[in-house]
Amino acid sequence: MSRTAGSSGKKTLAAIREAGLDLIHERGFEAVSLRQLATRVGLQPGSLYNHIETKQDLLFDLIHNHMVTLLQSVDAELDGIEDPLARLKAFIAFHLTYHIERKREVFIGSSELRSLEPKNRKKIVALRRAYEERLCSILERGAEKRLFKIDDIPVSAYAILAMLTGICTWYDAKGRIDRKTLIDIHTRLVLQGVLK
Amino acid sequence: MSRTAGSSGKKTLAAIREAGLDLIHERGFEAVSLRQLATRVGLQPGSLYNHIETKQDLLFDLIHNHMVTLLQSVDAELDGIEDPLARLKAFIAFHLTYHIERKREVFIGSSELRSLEPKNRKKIVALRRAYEERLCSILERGAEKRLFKIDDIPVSAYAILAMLTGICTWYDAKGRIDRKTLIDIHTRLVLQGVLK
DNA sequence: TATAAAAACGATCATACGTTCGTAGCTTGG
DNA sequence: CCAAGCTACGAACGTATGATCGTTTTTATA
Repeated sequence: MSRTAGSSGKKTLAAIREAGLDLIHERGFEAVSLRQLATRVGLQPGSLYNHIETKQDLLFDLIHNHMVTLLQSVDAELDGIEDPLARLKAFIAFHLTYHIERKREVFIGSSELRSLEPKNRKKIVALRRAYEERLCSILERGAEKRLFKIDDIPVSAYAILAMLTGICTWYDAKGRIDRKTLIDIHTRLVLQGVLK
Repeated sequence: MSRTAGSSGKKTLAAIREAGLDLIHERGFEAVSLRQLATRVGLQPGSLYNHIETKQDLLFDLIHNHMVTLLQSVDAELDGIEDPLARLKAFIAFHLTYHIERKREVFIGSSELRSLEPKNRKKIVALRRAYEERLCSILERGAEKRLFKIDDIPVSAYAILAMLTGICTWYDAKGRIDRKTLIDIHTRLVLQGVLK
């Protein structure tokens, strides 16, 4: 055999990425073999190497792509909002919505950090820190303007992020609660914990 | 060679468990080989099978043991406390303390659920649900007595648990913040979000 | 103290892994 | 419309894996 009719590099790579997200989310990076991945995509194992450097590179690519998009999106979302309270509300709504829509990426991006080689991991951790910094600075501005009363900004930021991200481990888009209600509940929980 | 002088089943199994917690926490279940585990314990790979059934059984044993202890401990801690607010405070302090002291178990117990065979996973999920139920019932009693004002009890319970457990992903016992301060901050965050 | 059970070794099994390679045929830019 | 290069195949590589086995020595029981 040889090259398959209708095959295209872009489409195949996209399919590999998509299948990779699914499989790693389901079974974990180490548990996924390139043979499983190839089968899911409809390729022979060796053919994957026309599109990825190594298995490790695929993982980094998936996580890195997620983090960069996350940062760009949050900045776009908060752009132009000045009032700290409004910014906090916007952040909460954005974070919940974005993370609910990307459960796979979020899960992989946190639980598979340890599968990254140190050099790759450092890059991702830096991006994550940048994201956390977005929330910290909102809390800081709010505290300066005496809108918020916060004991410890970094700790509170971590706690809030943990709460909001925790959603992704159990939220079912087809479940009892619709998205807007979810956002309302969490907004209230956070604001009450933070407002003066 | 043959049986080593001074060897005892109980001690060896305990060492296997301990090394297993360490290794799985560091690298993930799938990434840990029985050869690594044996080396860490000071055994030949085959000798592990004098103490465990399979690799899968070891994982289940570790997680199951953690969950059972968790449930027993929370019940012992809350025993005798009647007032819902006091119970909630006690729950928060217990959860934080217990989870900070067992970062390995907590991490494994949540992120390696997917490595459990379905039958084993179901047992663990049932235990986890029982634990969540402890918090739900506290919130419920508090809402009944008009002490708490809560939009949605299960969602709030999940959010609170996510926030409190999130601690374990970053808390450093030797860090800037001592344990009591951490408990105070989180107690305040939760209570403000929940109190009427 | 005799004897059964426990716990270790070291060799080995079949299988699965990530990756490489030569080759063949499809796709695409000039 | 042809040539260059892309994309896939299928076989293969060396290595690592979880698990089993027979054997031997130590421990514990009665």
